[in-house]
Amino acid sequence: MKSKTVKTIEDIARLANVSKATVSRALNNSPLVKQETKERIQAIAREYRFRINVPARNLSMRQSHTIAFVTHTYYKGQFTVENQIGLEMMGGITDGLYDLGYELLVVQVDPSNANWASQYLNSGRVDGFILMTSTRKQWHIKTLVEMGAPFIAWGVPSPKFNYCTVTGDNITGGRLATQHLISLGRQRIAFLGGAQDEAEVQRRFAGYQMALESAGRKMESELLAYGDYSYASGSLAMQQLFEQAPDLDAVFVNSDVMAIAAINVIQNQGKNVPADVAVIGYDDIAIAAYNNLPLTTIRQNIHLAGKLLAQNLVQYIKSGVVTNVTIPVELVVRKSA
Amino acid sequence: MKSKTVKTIEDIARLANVSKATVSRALNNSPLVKQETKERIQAIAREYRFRINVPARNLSMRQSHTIAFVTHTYYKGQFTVENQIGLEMMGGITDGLYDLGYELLVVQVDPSNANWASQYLNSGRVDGFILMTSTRKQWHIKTLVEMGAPFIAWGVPSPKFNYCTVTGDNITGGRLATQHLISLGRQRIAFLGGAQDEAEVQRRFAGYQMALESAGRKMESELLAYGDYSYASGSLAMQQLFEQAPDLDAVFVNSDVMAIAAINVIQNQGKNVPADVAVIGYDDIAIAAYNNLPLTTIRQNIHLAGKLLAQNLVQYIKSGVVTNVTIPVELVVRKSA
DNA sequence: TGCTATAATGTAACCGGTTGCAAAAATAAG
DNA sequence: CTTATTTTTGCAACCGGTTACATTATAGCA
Repeated sequence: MKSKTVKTIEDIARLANVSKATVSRALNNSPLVKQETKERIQAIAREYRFRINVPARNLSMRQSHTIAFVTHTYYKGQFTVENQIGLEMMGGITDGLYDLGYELLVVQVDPSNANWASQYLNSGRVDGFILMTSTRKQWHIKTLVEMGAPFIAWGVPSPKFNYCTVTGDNITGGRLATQHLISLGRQRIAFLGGAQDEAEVQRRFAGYQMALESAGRKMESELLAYGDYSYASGSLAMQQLFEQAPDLDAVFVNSDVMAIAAINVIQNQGKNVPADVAVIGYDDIAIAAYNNLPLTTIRQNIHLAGKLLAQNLVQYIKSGVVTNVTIPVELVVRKSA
Repeated sequence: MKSKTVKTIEDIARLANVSKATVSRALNNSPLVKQETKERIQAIAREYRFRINVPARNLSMRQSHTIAFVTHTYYKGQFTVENQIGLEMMGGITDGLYDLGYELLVVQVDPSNANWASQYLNSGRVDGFILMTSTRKQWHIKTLVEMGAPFIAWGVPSPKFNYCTVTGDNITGGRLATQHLISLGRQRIAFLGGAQDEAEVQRRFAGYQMALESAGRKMESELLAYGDYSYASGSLAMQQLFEQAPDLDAVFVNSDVMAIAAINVIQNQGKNVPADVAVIGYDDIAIAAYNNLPLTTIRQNIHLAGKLLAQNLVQYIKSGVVTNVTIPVELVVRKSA
């Protein structure tokens, strides 16, 4: 065990009989230093368990090597997709960042404060931002774009701005779900969407329509209803659907949370799921599998999504290349359809 | 709009006709500088939207003002308490830290790597750690204590070491749940615990026993079974309980996840919840309220817990005072009991 | 008015890295 | 064995703050 007085590269320099600069270069694997010296220095650093001082490096390089994960406050017991898959997404992001030598800072943003971005960016605290569904509002995007802040968002990009995104393949998701219901022999397949003005919802609807058409059917407007992803809105929309089309025999719901709500409404009408009405959800949150009636649903690879968010943001920071990537979805068949 | 050349305190110093040192002091509200000057400098800083350079301050003060939230990898669709309330807890922590001028870094730890703590601490990257249930293993605690790393853990403290903790009031939790079942007139109340060797579980059990005794009853060993908080283990333990005591009419389950599993087992036995068997869970995860059969459960104020974790860790870092705080629990009555 | 105590400000070193440029060492060419 | 090149290494400035200590301004008091 060596004495623990080795704290800085200067200490290492002394031990190796070289200059600070050479140590710095050696540890960063610079081609400027001779292979032999490099190895000797690295060995010493390892032996003495040297840890580079991160704030010093950050100051010197004028980079924080840190990314902000932007969230709003989460309230007690919120039952939302984001709350359910948030940690998993963060895991993916952390993984991706770690491989690139970056780290993740959690930032809680007050929606009414327009200055949060500059606060973190201009202080050299972070190099970029990651926005989730709840924070990638038009308004935030606009201010970030205008101030030239590097960021990436989860979700379909707004056509008004050019910025990095990672998105699920919503069209295929809608198509797979609908095709599955068709293959089950269902005749009156309803679409229970999220907010009608959202690009995600429109794409899932496009997939729904596409599947219907290739089966030689037509979309019927009484089979359409929309909610806002909340449990309550799911119940409401399902009731509305029953009023519009009492004879429906299947529903493609845009989120697992709303799907669970819909199932309750259906059962309360004295009908059976899936015998009378087949239900298919979206997201594959953890509870889907463990629900009283295990949910058939569309799954997105959240961990992968997180990793891609990390990689593409760092790439953007380094090279300025804007990427919009789409990740695949898959159908998970359980009991509800 | 002023020119945006104001990036450093030196720029401000020039504008205010004072020295760097005075600006630094003024911005930190030091009593060393005259009120008048202070206000003048602060006004200028505000006007030019000055943001202090955080890495520079961190380097200079040899403090990162950031705390690590230690997690393991979360796997796809994990249905665990931690996954369900993790984001909410983080929200509380972030809130608490923000008020104290600290920030939260997410750190994903490889359980097989013993050096993660030194990696983050000795690099000046973070000032302390927050451990959640899944990471506050005996082994981690030991290494952290031995290296003198500042940290705080969620959960009952191990008697072997002296360190900061925030814990739910497990005894009261067990007591409230059991009392409620007694008040419902239940005669044969089972206890479905988490891991038997966990302090949390033992305390909940103590509360269970206490309630039983003050109702003049005795604990019976055939009414006891243990799982590991997972859904699968909950099913198993419930089956075991039925074998041991087919006439049981209530179960106090140590987590909502296992409670949902238990309910499924009970219903599959052709029995009704709560008519035949009343079930009460623990944690009040979001899904509890939206479950097909809304769950009666014991709730802990997770946001508060997070805030306390933040506050007490920072207090420890600054003063070395070890605190072990207990937060209250409450009974939430819904449909399952 | 002169002297001292106190308040306010300034000077400069320091935190621990990175990097442009100069210098030295090693190698190649003549 | 020079001289010209190419590799390696060192020097020193710089990143943008904080703070111990020195210095100057202001006030208090005999």
